[in-house]
Amino acid sequence: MSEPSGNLGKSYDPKPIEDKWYAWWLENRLFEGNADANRNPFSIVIPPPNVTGSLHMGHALNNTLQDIQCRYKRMNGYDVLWLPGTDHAGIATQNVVERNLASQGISRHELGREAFVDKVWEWKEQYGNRIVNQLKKLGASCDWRRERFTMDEGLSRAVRAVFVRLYKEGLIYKGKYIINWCPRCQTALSDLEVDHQESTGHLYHVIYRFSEGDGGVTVATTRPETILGDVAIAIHPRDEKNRHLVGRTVIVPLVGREIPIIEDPMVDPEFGTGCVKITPAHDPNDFLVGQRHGLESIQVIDSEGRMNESAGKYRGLDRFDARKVVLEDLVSEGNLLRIDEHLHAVGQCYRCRTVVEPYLSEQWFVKAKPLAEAGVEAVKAGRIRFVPEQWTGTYYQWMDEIRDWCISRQLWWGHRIPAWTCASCGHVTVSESDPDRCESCGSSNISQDEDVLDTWFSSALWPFSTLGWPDRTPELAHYYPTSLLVTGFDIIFFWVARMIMMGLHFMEEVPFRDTYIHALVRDESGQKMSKSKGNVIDPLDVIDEYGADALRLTLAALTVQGRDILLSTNRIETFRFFLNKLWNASRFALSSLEGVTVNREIEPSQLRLHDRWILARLDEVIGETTRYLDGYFFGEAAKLLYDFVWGELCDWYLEMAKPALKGEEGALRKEATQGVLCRVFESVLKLLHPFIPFLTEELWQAFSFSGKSLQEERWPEPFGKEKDRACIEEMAAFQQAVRAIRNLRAEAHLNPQKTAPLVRAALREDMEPLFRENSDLLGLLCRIARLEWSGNGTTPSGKCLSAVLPQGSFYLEVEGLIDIETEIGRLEQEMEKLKADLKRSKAKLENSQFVANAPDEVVEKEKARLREGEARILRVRENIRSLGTGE
RNA sequence: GGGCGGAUAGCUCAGCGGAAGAGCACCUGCCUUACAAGCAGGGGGUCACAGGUUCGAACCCUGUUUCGCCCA
Repeated sequence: MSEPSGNLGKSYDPKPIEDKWYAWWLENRLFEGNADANRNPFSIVIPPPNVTGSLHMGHALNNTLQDIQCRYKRMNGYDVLWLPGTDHAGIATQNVVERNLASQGISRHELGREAFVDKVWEWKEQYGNRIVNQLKKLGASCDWRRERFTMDEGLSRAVRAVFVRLYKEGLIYKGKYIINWCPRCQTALSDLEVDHQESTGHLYHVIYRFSEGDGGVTVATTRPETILGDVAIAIHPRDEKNRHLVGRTVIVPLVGREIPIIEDPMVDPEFGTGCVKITPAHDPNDFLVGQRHGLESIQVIDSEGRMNESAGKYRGLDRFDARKVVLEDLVSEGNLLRIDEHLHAVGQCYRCRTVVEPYLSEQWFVKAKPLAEAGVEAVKAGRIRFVPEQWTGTYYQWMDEIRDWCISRQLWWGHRIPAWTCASCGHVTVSESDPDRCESCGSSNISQDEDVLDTWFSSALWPFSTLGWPDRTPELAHYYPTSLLVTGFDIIFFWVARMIMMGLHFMEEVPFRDTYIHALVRDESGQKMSKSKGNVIDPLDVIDEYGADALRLTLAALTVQGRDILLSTNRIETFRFFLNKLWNASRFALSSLEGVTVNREIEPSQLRLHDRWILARLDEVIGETTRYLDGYFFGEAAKLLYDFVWGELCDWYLEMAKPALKGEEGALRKEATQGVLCRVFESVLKLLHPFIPFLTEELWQAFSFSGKSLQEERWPEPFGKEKDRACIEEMAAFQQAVRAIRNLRAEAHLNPQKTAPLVRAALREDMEPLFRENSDLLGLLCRIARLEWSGNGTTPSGKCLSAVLPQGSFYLEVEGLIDIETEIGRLEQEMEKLKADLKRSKAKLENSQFVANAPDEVVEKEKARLREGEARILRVRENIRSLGTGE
């Protein structure tokens, strides 16, 4: 035990605190997980931010919540590993470096693949640490020794191992299919990487004339430029009004090609005329129809979104320009019948917003269905739990309708696909190590696939690849499955579902137990934050201005399960003020402990009501905070602590403890109060530490509660042997009286500093001891010079303001004249309210159904309410009478 | 078209079967030696609407309106 040594400055300033303690924690290696087989593991893998990224509010929230759980678990004795790292973010990073080069007038193609990839690595070395340093600013307690990168050597090995095994199992295949293609990024995208934006377009009605006979069929399309690639017209098999058309042929406008009318169940007979043009090379549904009917695929748009040689005279035109020209030509041919406005969803590249082109090309796919089934099973069996639960449904829905995952990307930055095609025999060799000859014919004339893998492919392995897989490391054995995943709902499909599938397949065990899905951080009007809207609140600016603790506490306090967070600087200020309050309360406590040894031993006989009360409340708060954190109720935990510290500890306890701390109640009382103070602050700092680690560490050290870091201390446990309910109720009665008397003072326009000479109390008999014992504190808190006691039911003579409470009546003597009319008015108003309440209670109790059916304690409560009400009405009536008669 | 979530004080949200709560904003009075980044007091709500269940509904059920989001 040592003396409090801290000299705290006049007001809280986060700046000198935060960097200091973070460096000290690192120095003392407090964040390191040691794969200690003797301790229970608690592990989290960080959702790896893009290596190009900069910390935004989403990251700040995500990592604050993870840090709270990690620090909480460390204090509960777990061997905690929070494993950090970054993601190579294929398209994003390649785009960034390409833009960089472009500003120097260089294109990546001029540079060549190898040199370009070198450039990206250079860029990563130079700037890739930015977000990591920003996480440190936030206070993230990651084990930085173990930081990983999705492209580092070990993870690349894992990627290859997974690819090869899935290929050998037939779960990875290559084929020519329609995929989503970004003409700007020049790569395939998975279905998830396409954003569908509703927009008003046009529906063009075009007539395709019969090759024999008069007339034709009318077809509605949103993409007339694809007419050039049409190979059939389709109707629904049960579409009676169009059935007669089947078997006839029509001529494709502008092209002159003769195509058949076929039937296929894909067609919606209710849409347009019920006749649909089929362009297998440029529409995913049409592609399937084409396959079913053995139709040719005529590609008319190239990889850059321009019309190709099969488009005849339109060749070379951009797809949108081609649309205009095609329409003009349709008009001049007389084949464009009508144009309707049409609301439809247009797919855009999630990276660059370019309209995605359904594009027929050879790509690699993961057969998702078998993997997804196991993933659904694991959640159904409760081996993985989503918090809040509602996300389970979202997960199932997607998994149930999962489609094969296109994993090849036509990029240079990423894991190159480990497949080599033989120029001699065409065999594809898929191998973990680079082969030098074809495994089928032995030819050395083999070349590696040009494509790289979707970044999410490597992210899907993150929970085990980062722990050393495919090697069997102690870390993998100890920390897998990880305990908790914290992430946003926007990547449930991209990442969470895929990690589950891969984890189950390769580790034969779920990758994590609990999945906490947090909200989106929006601006104060509920808008998504975006640079273009200019409504972004930069967490780094916030940290600079208010400190990381204020940011963390704000985000945690606003986190309520299942609801988005609306953030504003105003909100952050609220919590910043709280930190200042805590700072000052600690400063006061420290000044009251000066020169004393920190002593947690408390002599029970020396405790007064408020001491017992604050200890009892603390016990409850410890229990509740623990339950909240165990259930991931971050906001509830933060708000509880906020209210306890400010509303109970500061507003009541510290005020009531002042006389004792000044020595006015004698040496023993002073010592006991100091003991209570120590105990309360010690626990409060511990409880708050996961939320505001910097400030609590600073205060912990100032109190000299121990020589260690607060992070190494044990989480508090309730120390009361049994709950002291009685003192909590007594305190409530006392507080109610204090508030009522203060209210009378305000009513009388008494200056708050001015001491009122006299309050008379006429109390219910059982309440007298409580108020007599604490009359000094009643006087202190209400600023009254003298208290006089009279029997219950007596009304003092003379003009005074009265407060009638269940525990008795209080009369404030007011110097000079009071406004009798106003006071009578106030009392009459109160009387009305009391009467109305009484009526309601009476009605309830007269209802035999209520008395028969309601639980006993509810009925008892109602009876007590009735009794109290009646007594209070009598008192108020008496008070009105005495004012009126001037007795 | 399918699914999920929300509608409670001026604003942001707790509460989810026993008489409506917080923070911010607002009004009044105070520089009270921990804190004016503060203290004390106050006003303000047919808990979206309509039915139902119940002795009792903001809370449970059904429907309606409305605002978000996801999937197709």
